[in-house]
Amino acid sequence: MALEHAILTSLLEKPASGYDLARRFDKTIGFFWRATHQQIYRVLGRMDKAGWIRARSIAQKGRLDKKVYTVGADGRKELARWLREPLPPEELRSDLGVKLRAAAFDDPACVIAEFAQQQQWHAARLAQYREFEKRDYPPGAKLSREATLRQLVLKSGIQYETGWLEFCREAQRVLKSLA
Amino acid sequence: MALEHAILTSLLEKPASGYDLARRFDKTIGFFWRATHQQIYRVLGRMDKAGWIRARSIAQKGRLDKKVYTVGADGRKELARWLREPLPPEELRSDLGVKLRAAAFDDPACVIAEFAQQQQWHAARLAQYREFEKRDYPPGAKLSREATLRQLVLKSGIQYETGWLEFCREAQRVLKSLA
DNA sequence: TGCCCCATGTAACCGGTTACATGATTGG
DNA sequence: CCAATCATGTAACCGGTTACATGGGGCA
Repeated sequence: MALEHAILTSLLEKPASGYDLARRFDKTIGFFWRATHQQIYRVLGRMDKAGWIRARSIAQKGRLDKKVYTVGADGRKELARWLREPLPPEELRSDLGVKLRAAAFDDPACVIAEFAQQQQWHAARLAQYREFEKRDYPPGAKLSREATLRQLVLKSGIQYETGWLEFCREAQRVLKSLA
Repeated sequence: MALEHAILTSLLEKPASGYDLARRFDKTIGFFWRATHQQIYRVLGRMDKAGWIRARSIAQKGRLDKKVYTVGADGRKELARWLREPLPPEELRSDLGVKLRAAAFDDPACVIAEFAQQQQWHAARLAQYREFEKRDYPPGAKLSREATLRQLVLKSGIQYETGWLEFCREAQRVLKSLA
């Protein structure tokens, strides 16, 4: 399971509260690993109990206390262990593939709209990624190790979205030719 | 949830028993949607109770009876409904992305082997897909509607694997440059 | 007054994974 | 004789999703 390790990584990048993490999972990290705040609080509690992370309560005027978590030695050890443990291959799982095969027993045209919608989503996400790339990794700049790796992950996102985009176009072309 | 609909589609392609379906999910359909036999039996039971499918017990000498399922009118209706219902976007979820960001706080070289392994897996799968394409969809042949759509799905698989393959190479290049 | 943001959780449910269980036939 | 294949399931667990719950501060 990678959520633990995604959180550990995020906390290494910068200590944070559950709430902070939830917002991060709606942004940067969330582009390749999603998590709700409920999930995050649960896992934080588990990791705290296991001694992987430590919480410092930070009093705030008016607001509830903020529990800011930091990664401890055991957490780093666990992350190192996980990094060296091989993962199973990342396999495709696609509702759209099922829909295409199902469409053969119905009117194929009825899924065209779906692919148009998906295309829009992926195009929007891709545009966003390209923005990030332009903003954070300008050509010619010398990047830190951390930044280089973050850029690499962003590239995988760009590739993913580009692939989907192309496929959505191809699918619509084929579906229209069948109508 | 698409498992129900994947099974309905598979049963429309050809009526089958739970065991048959499990084998199909290890092959063709399984390349874009995985399911274990336990899952399949559970869902078959549920769909039978809901009246989407009907079972005919087929006696076999020596063996346990085979329950062959066929899609009924309600099943077709459900599939049609689902086909027209828009899906949420297919979002990236990648353990490898987490590993890359985590690697910044460890020795980046320690994940190189992982990407080499993933590359091998994806290369093998891609080769298999290309075999299928050559075997089932020879250039110039006139394809049925069903075959055309199956080919389209296969193409998405090819694109997926190609994308991963490229990314694995790129990742290894970058990781080596950081060492 | 009402809504969004900050900040933290609990609880129920559900799908997917893993382990366990049974029992006959076929082939090396 | 043993292993693989055919054929069907049950049960426990676990991660992810959705709904519910609380409560103050800032702003229109």
